[in-house]
Amino acid sequence: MTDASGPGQLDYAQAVHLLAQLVPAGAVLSYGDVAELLGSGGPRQVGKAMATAEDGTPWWRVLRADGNIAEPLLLRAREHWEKEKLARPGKRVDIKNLRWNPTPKQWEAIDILRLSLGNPKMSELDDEL
DNA sequence: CTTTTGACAGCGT
DNA sequence: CACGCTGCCAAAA
Repeated sequence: MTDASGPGQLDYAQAVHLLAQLVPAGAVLSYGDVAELLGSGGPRQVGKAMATAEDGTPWWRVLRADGNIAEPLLLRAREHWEKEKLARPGKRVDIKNLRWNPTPKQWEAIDILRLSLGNPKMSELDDEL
């Protein structure tokens, strides 16, 4: 694919996957956080996107705001959580303390993602005016 | 066009 | 701390 240096028009789902891949081991984000970082959509949209994540995407680092995750995934997620010291066996993730805190450098990357996503369409703005 | 459905969030009980 | 209800957003039926 001709992805490359230039922010082509990025699909929402792709943006979500890419952002998820930026999250370092030992840190987590909630679905709502992802939506906010991307500046578009909502938690449910993110969830939908994550459902189509391919291998290589650390889906266990994106969870619900309460520090848990949808039941079908819980078992597998817990193994990763233990391995990354995100939660003690059988417990949920303390998202309050383990929430990803991006460095300025990482914020840059996030910004790029947001920009390549929301190709400024004035239509909405127009609507409000 | 209305209704249903999701890997959700927040608040009240 | 566990449950249940309501609110949200976009896509699919």
